Amino acid sequence: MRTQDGPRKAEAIFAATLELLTEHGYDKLAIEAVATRSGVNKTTLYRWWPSKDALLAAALRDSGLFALDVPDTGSLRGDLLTVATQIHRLLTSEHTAPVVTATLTAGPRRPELGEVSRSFFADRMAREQPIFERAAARGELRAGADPVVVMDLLAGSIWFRLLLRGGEADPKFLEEAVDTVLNGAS
Amino acid sequence: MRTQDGPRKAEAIFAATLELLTEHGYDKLAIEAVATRSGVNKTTLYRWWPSKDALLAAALRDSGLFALDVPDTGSLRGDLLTVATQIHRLLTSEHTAPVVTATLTAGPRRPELGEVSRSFFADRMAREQPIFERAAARGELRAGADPVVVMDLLAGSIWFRLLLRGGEADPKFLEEAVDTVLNGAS
Amino acid sequence: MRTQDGPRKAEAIFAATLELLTEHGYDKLAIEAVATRSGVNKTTLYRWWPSKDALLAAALRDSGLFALDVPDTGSLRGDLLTVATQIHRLLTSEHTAPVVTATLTAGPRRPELGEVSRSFFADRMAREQPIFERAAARGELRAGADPVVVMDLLAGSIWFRLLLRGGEADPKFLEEAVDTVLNGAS
Amino acid sequence: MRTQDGPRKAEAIFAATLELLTEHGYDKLAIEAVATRSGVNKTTLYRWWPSKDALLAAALRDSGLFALDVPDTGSLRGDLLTVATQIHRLLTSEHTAPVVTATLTAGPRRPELGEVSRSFFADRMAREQPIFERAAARGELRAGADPVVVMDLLAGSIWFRLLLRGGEADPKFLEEAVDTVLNGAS
DNA sequence: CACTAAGCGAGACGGTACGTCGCGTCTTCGA
DNA sequence: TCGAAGACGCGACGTACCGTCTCGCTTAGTG
Repeated sequence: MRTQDGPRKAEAIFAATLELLTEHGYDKLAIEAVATRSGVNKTTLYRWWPSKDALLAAALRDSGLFALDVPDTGSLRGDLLTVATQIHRLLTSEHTAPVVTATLTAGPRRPELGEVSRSFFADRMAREQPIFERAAARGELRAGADPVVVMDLLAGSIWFRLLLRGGEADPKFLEEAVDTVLNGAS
Repeated sequence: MRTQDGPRKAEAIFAATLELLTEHGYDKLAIEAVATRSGVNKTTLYRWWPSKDALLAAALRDSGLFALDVPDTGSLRGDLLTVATQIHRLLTSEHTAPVVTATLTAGPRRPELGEVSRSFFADRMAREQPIFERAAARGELRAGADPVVVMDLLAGSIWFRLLLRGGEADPKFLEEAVDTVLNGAS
Repeated sequence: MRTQDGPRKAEAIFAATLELLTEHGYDKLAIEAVATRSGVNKTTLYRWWPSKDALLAAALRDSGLFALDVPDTGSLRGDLLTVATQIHRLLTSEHTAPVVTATLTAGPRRPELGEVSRSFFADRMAREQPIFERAAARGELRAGADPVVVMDLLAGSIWFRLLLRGGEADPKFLEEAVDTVLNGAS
Repeated sequence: MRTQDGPRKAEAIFAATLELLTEHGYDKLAIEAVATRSGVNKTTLYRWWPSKDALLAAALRDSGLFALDVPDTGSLRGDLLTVATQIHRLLTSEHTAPVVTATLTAGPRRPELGEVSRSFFADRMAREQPIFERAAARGELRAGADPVVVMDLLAGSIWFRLLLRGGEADPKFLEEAVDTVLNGAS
């Protein structure tokens, strides 16, 4: 007989997982509650995922929350501004923020989530390469400028400001960050 | 009798708190364990701190872990490199990393820790102002460049790279980040 | 502070334990159910008794179910008949039978219950000694007859017939058993 | 196609059942474990036996564990001593004791096992009749003495002493029990 | 010798109870 | 008068078996 690749109600489970994460935050995300809400028995969850994190990682991978539009506005500045805005939205929209922040700040103590995070950013970086290739072709980028460093600076500053400094990241900030990076990398 | 401003064994409690945080991570930091290790009754902890986070915040404030040397190397580049290196060390040294990352990424779900984080970075920024004042005086900084943005970019890129991207931040990276920011801000 | 010698609601717990044992039998006696019925939390039960058997043993010791009237009818035959009838009642009355049989046949696999059983029968034997002393004084007992053997034969035959052979033990049987033993031991 | 009278691997299943009963005792005898050990799927077990007890009863009937040699030593005393010794061995040999005691003390809560027990003892009694017929012919038995009562006394005393009183049943005890019964019944 | 139905293996599932951990509260006593 | 000590209710943990279901593959015994 064919082995399934997941429980029958996987969709309901993932949905319940992300809803509960959004509502109550990471450490009040209880497997029992996921089971109840998704109409599945607790044992089924443990049959498929060894831990809360593994379940959450699966739910995230399945969710499409991390989908990404890579812009092509015709200028590096335009592209970076767009990306910066996307990041900002991801971190502040009430739909995505709780999930995203809870997940991605999970850090080295949670291998499964760390892996989600890493692969998300690796994928993202790969898909953003064209931005920099086009910029290089247009002469908007200093030779030797490392696109990864550029993205680290840009994305990092937004994360940092929002989550660590506890501040806001208004459009003016985004613009100034982009311009500073751009200026330094061109 | 005089009302104390904390339990008699506050030091032992703080020490136990930070040790356990370091050893087992934030969410296995159990109040019961703190009580046991510090030789205090659980009741006492609840008397003084309403929650794990409040206790942890107090322990952190007391710890001096977030002490900061503000450099003065004579050049903005030197100062920023020093600061970048300090940040890097804080995030990677086995003594500080667990505490720092666990605490500061706590985010909006944990008001007490968020407050610790915010006040830490606000204080830090205040103490770093002189770097930028001296730099401005030396003409190393473009007029209108916002020191906070500069620090967001620099610090953010290191956090981002280490914690989210799951990568390393070798000296070469630090240098390139500093140079890009510097270049963009001068 | 003084340490208690049992949980506050010990009485309710013991009552619930024996009721549930009576209703559902030994292996459907669930600790969770005892907790629910006695209005106590499951953890409280585990705090005081390490296992179902330990709890049950405590409930039994507390219950007085094993109380024993030692008869003195003036003749050995009368005394033995009375004892036989008591045993029979213990094993067939709807109030005592479930508890008694479930408990006492527990055997060597359940140390706690075995201990209850052993101490019950040891105590019983001790209290029955006078029957035999009086009988000896009256010359109703052959010299060298071992009272324990007499009781083993008498009690054992009743247990055996009721529980193992699955039969009944009507008054006639009791009489015949008593007479045979008596005859053999005089 | 012919309907089978049991699963193809019935032997392996019975063996596994009795082994596990011996090793872990009645209530840790898990159907899942039987299935695993006998290399059969759990479904198959449920297909053939509605319950653990039914399976165990079948295994016991199949096992020949309850085989019985009816002695003929030439005297009632000799025959009864032999039977007593057999019973004692059945209850104490490490091969038979766990199975026998677990099964036969099961009591009224377990109809299937009770039935095994009842039919075992009925069969046994039937096969022991000749002992008493020969004894009667030899004049060793008082007229009106009920062989069943004799066996209840004898067998019961051994069971009682070993399982309930938690004592031993040394040869001297067996002899005294036999003699008392014999004396009382002749 | 192929057909065909009973028998079986495999896997997933809902469900009950287990025994444990840590939480946060309360009461009572002792220093 | 503070705080230590202990008991407690509570929620969730992760696990073990239970008994059931569905779905194809095996495997005989017959036609």
